[in-house]
Amino acid sequence: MEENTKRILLVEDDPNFGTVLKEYLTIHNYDVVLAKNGMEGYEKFKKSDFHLCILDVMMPYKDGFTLAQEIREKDKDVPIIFLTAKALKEDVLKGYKVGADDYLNKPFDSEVLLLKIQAIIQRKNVESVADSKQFEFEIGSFKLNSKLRFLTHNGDTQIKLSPKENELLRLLALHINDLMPREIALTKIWRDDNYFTSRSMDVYIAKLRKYLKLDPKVEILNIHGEGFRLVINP
Amino acid sequence: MEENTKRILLVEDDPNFGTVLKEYLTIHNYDVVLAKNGMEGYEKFKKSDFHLCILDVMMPYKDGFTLAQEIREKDKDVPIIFLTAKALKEDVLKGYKVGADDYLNKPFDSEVLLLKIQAIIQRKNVESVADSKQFEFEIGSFKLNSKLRFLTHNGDTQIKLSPKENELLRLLALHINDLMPREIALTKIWRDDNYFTSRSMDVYIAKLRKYLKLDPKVEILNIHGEGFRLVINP
DNA sequence: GTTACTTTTAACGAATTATTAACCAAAGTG
DNA sequence: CACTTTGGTTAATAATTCGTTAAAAGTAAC
Repeated sequence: MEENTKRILLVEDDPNFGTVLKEYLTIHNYDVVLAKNGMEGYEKFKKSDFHLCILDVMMPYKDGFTLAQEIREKDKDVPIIFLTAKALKEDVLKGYKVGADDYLNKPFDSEVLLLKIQAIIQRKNVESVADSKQFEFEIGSFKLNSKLRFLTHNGDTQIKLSPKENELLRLLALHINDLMPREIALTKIWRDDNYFTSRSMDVYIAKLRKYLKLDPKVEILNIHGEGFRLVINP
Repeated sequence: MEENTKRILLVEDDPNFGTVLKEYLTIHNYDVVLAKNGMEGYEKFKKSDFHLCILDVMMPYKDGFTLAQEIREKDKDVPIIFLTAKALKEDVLKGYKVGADDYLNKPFDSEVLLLKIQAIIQRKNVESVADSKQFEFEIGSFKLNSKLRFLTHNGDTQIKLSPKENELLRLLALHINDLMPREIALTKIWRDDNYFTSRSMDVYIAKLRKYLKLDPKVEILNIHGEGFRLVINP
């Protein structure tokens, strides 16, 4: 899958409608994960990192609003679109209260959904450009340029970083001296939290440690069962 | 009037439909100028500066396509949306040929129009950031004239560039020392991002590297999976 | 038509990257 | 301590991306 493909979590209990909609969005170049109910939706949300959630409101066991609230607890920025059969005003209000970005009444014009998705993702994109503009980090006597993916030591040695090395070091640098939970690194970078991705991450930690050896003050510490800490010693 | 309000030229011969649509767009915070026919539309276009034109296709004396062509001569970038009652394929083709950005069949959902307006203006916004009219560049000991398509080294050797070589080098020069994402070069120059255009681009990178060998300080570096960087070493 | 030029496609090798296995060390647990 | 889980590290493998040259296909001028 391409790097820049936007990832959408679609939670819809009607299997026919769900798969059709998933296919439609896939054709239009989105990476769609389909969940058949609120439970499954939440599990899938926790294990990965999405740019947008499309939630059916009427679902058995756990309705869309409840799911939206749970999602909001984990991520207070991810855009949410609700799908609903009826156009009840109180529902719309309830939706906006849990932070809906938009609302669509079924049956809806698929083109409208597509345009709304575009608009929402674009909007978030513009916003995030402003705050995630930070791509230069000081790490002891190192400098990380995470846009051009290299690490310089004292201005002379230049170490090229692979995408994963780069993202991981950037994440550690963002939380410098603080704990970077394994779980978060995995969902953000690997988009899946399982045994293998976890071991893969350990391999990358080893690689980063090798690079960072040039400055003995800089260390990546492990916190058993929790995650890692990038620390700068005095 | 607000600073950031987008200006729309609306050309529509049906006075009822025209005023209703104008009001609708005005409510949604656009600054709308309404023209009742192609003649008037062209006059109003010349006299002001618009972010978007919405043209009815079927108009007496001067139809939307003819008007679009005249507008294109004056401004080759302004987005154009056509409104049409019939969905004739040849019309759509004709429209895209004169550079239509989108197409809407009457009667249409006003929300769709609004979303399309948003999307188009946003897109142009993003594109225009990088797209200056600059055509002369210093690249180490080279000079690129991208209007006349040649590259000179120290003023003596003159290398003629093919259109693609020229556009690619210009794009790299616009982002000098910075990343030029592959994806962007492909959509801007090749207008399509697929395996073959991507390989074609690699061929052109090789050609440019051969030209640029005359100055060892000038390099085109690859950032694996991301794109290229034109760098000038000290 | 021919010619000169431009662009795409093929082909093959090289480099880069991510994953997985393997084996051992360290930390936590009863 | 015996045992389980978690982490550290290296190396092998697989997959993708890139560099380069050359041939083929396409275009435009003559």
